[in-house]
Amino acid sequence: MVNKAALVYDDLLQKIDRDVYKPGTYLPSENQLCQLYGISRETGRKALAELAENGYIQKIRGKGSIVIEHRQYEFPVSGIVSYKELAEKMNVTTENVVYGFEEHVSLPVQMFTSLGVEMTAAPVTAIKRVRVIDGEPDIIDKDYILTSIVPKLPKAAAADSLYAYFEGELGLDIAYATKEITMEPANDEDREQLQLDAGAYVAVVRSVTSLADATPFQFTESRHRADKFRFRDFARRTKK
Amino acid sequence: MVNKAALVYDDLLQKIDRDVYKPGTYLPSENQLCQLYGISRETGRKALAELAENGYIQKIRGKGSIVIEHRQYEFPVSGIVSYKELAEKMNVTTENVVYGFEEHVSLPVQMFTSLGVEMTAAPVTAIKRVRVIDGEPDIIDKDYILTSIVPKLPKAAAADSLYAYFEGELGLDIAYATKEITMEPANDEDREQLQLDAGAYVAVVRSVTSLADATPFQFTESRHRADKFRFRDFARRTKK
DNA sequence: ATCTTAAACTTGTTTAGACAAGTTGTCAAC
DNA sequence: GTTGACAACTTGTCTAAACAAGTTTAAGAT
Repeated sequence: MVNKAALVYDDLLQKIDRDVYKPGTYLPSENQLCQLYGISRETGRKALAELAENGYIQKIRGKGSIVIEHRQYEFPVSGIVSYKELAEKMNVTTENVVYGFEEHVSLPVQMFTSLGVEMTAAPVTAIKRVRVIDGEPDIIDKDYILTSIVPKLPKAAAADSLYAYFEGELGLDIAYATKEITMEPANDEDREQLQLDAGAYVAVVRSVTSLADATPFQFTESRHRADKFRFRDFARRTKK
Repeated sequence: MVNKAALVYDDLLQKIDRDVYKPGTYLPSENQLCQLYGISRETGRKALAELAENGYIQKIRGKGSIVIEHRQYEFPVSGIVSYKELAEKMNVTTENVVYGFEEHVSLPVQMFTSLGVEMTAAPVTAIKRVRVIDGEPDIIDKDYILTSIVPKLPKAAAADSLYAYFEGELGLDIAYATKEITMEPANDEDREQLQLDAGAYVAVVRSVTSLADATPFQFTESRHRADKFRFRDFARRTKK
């Protein structure tokens, strides 16, 4: 048996998504959850805390947990989600064109210094991809994956899903990422791959992804057509 | 005595900020924290979970809690932080020009429909401000505050800090916000207030802020100079 | 020297209970 | 009718204990 709190979380989330618990109404009280799922109160509270953290409910002391009007899927969403996972959630025809693949090149560290990367240039595998959505090229992804973590990256994994390969085949435990969003003028490569006019802008998302043992292993620069870029965020006010 | 977990969190965070616990090193173990602070293990774990959630540490089972190389302050940062709070953290001379103030106008709902707002046009107080940083106008903030929550908003509060007024004077309990970032062509008002050229782009952040009882009360459209815009995010990979 | 095993650490999960504190409705006193 | 006190709900905080599971080290057998 594994992780009751997570099971309760999944079940409640599913019921919220399916409108069993509608926005504006209250979830069962903590004591009711104990009986419903046969768990202790603290276990139920962990599930509720997770739901609150992710913006699905708002807890109100003395009253209960109210379901928040929640956002539909957006592209790209906050959090670490792979392109393939996103595409599956949405109803879009999507294509993935690998137009660059180089092994044993040097990580362009200066590109990620603003994200706190202070490592000497390390050997990486460099991948360039264009994401084509509904027949239109919208995103350029430039990935740099540390050779020390992934010595031999199959080209097929780049064409399919890097994350599925990292987690499924290699058993890597991806834990967290820091990302930075800026707006920059489109360069020649952007204009060519995304079919942009001169003077166009792109939204640039640079991110560093780390494993559960806190070692960074993947560096990504993602360049989006300005008119198609949309980023969603849910944040709680930290007290004091 | 109030909230031991939060006290421990604050103390650990302070020590991390001051490099008492340096990036790459381990915090005291959970059992050691029990002795250090005279708390139970679960209480200490809550403090650690919060630190992990906010990207300060990474917990590794069997080993301990390692301090993550963490980001310096950025502008604007993720989360809900008021402009004034941000400005105080950074060493910038900042100015706040109120150039629009209207009471009892109608909330432009269509502007926030993509954030899940489905209320009929409600009476609001509308404020327009320009944020001047180091002598340069960088951001336009358009705020719409529900009259039903804040019946009479002093113009002085707009010139100083809305959040300080909401929380300090009115005792409102601000809980969470959803925000959306897009890139849009600058309009006439942008060009005038931010002194932009024709063809320029702006980064637009639209947000809906809600109170602890889950009622939305503040709607903001924030328009940033493209070249000065920067957004930081820390995200954890959700399992399964 | 090498391998195996076990002990002693670490974090992860769950329980049962206690008390504090906010909300709501009821009922009695006025 | 209005008010106030109380009971019965709700969530918030904290504790002590137990067991599972991953990591490291050291002792012991080979």
